[in-house]
Amino acid sequence: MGGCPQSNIELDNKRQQLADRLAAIAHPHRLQILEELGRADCVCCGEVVSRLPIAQSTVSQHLKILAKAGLVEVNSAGQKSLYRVNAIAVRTLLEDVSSLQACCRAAGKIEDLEDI
Amino acid sequence: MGGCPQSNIELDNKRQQLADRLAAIAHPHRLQILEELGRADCVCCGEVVSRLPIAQSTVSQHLKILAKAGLVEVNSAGQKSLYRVNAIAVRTLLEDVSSLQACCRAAGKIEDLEDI
DNA sequence: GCCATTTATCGCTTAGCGACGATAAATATT
DNA sequence: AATATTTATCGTCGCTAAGCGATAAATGGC
Repeated sequence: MGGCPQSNIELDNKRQQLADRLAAIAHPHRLQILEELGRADCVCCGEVVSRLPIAQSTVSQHLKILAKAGLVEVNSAGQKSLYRVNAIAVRTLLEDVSSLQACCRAAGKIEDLEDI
Repeated sequence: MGGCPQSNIELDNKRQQLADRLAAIAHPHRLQILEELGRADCVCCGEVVSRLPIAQSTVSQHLKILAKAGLVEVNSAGQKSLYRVNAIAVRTLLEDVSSLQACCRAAGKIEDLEDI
């Protein structure tokens, strides 16, 4: 899956998408939020707020950013909003990042690292 | 290596560092630059400029950002500066990202993805 | 219906990114 | 020595991110 030959526009779009998802996790507080979400199954906004040193509005925005990137899913349950990690999206992101150096080149450099 | 128990400050620092490295690659042009560098062994700045649709000064800044993050190494050779991917740093980054959901929780969720 | 709780949104300020052109700095070339 | 080439840096502009407090919106409980 995910063969190499694509048009330049498609490649640009893929890079843009990947960059967007990377930007979503390129923030210490959002990384911490992902950790907190990963620790439990479902976490509501307030619980995250109680564990981070930032305001509730800020946490809500971070959660929105993560959700927009697809890395987190929301389910409203009564007053609360329950957030959970989208493990598939996270895995896909990891695969896309790791294929950065795998696609379109002889992947010899990486194997050389085994003996370090 | 890389055991879990750490102080909060250390964890904050680790998250900040990871966020910095992620921010370095969270840009479509920098992703493309990494691809171009990965395609060859050593690439000079001008070669990158000829392959990207942005100005030379901008490329130079992007390369500087990647170098500052440690993902790229520089060697000045005459007038030129030769850039190459730091494969070790890239691999470390991948490991750090993937340990996001592995550390400090029962890693059951991910394995469940096998059958999708 | 009224109040409390929880979350999302709005308005604002501050800081930093991304892009460019112009120019400095370093090295080749003739 | 003078010129060309290559890269790095500077200054500037526009824009978006990140944070906050205040407030709206939605739901639960009394």
